[in-house]
Amino acid sequence: MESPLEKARKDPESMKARILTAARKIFGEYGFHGTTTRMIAQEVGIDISTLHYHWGEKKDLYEAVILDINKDLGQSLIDVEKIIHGRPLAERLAIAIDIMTDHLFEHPEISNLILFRYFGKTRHEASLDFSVPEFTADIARSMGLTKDAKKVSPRARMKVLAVMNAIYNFISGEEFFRSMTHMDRDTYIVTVKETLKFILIPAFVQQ
Amino acid sequence: MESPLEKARKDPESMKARILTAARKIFGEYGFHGTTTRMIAQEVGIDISTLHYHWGEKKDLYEAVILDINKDLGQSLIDVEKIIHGRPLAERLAIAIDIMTDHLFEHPEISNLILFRYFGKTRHEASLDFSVPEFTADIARSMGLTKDAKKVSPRARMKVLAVMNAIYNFISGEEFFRSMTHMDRDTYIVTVKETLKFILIPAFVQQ
DNA sequence: TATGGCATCCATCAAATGATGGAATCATCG
DNA sequence: CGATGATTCCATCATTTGATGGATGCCATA
Repeated sequence: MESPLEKARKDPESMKARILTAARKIFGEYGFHGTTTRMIAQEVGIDISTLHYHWGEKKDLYEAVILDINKDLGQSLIDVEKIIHGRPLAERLAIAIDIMTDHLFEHPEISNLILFRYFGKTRHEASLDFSVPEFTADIARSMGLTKDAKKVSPRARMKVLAVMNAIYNFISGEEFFRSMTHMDRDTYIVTVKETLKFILIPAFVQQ
Repeated sequence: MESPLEKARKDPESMKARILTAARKIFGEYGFHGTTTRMIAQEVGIDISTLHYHWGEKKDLYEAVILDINKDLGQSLIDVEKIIHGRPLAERLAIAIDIMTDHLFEHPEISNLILFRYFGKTRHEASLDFSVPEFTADIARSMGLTKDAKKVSPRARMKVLAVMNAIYNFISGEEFFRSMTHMDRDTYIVTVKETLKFILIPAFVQQ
């Protein structure tokens, strides 16, 4: 029994998958209310009714997008964890920052949509919750911020959130921050990593 | 020659000022596209046409709001600078975090609108620019991140942005992060300050 | 009290937008 | 080929939303 989302991911050429990809992009740029179904349809090059045929209401498509990026994010975190496993903390942090930053710069919709969800209300009630709570717990464990693997303290969660947010911000704010600092894209990415390490590592490596 | 915005600020009971206040709140919660002029009018308890009578187009009102929160923010930074002037860096940072956090928790629209502006596109071109570049330069100077007061390096600007964003995020994400960590409001505010100091101070105080 | 200007509201419009019914097209398989 | 079902598009609808014209009310001043 596979979900429609899984089906769409299997064949990226399928119409359903193409719509989902376009929706990720447009919703990521303009947010829920700033996006019209026509914008998404145009991005794919199809009629609006085709879009509704595959995904139903706008809200349903949006929620599919949210599920999709959550899956993405969770997978990235698992990948990172595999790589940094066993190394000393400062090194783990530096590597994690490098990998996550690169990945998110390639998929800025992820950062954007997460931040939209954190900060902006939608006029309808936001139904399904993020998997963020689980993610933060996993990261807290990976960073050695918690003794009991079961219970992660609010304090530890907040630290993890600060780390993740710092990364998201520089990805999603690229346009704004780049024009403010007059950097080209490559320089910006390098400087983001540098700045993140400068800010984040000392806090956790202090003894 | 005073601007309409200044006039509105002088008499907070004036209809123009009341509309501006409501607009700050609603735009701050729902963003530009998520807000309807009717929502703002209802918040004030007036007819939409009265709103248009005073502020013109929705976009114009939105830009007045942006100008307004920028002025607010600039003033707060000046206030903070006065208080922390002359103290050692670690102390300056701690105090600045306390004051700015308190202020922004009282006016969450400020954080929200700044973040919206960073991360979300609007379907029309964003005309007037933030005063953020000047702010970051001032803060960089205040933090001793730059030798030449004239030229602030991109690197220094990025560090300042990281600091400001860390604060904004915890303000604007309150609802989400609180429900994730099961904290009441007061505990949350205390923990935010604690976390911010934990993350931010070591980076700048390391020798 | 009469007058003139400002402020507010009611009714309404036009465009944008989410959504759908039904015709046309395409693919699959007997 | 022909039939069946899935897919796509065109035309259109209903609602939402930004915006405005004009009538009404309010208030200061002569």
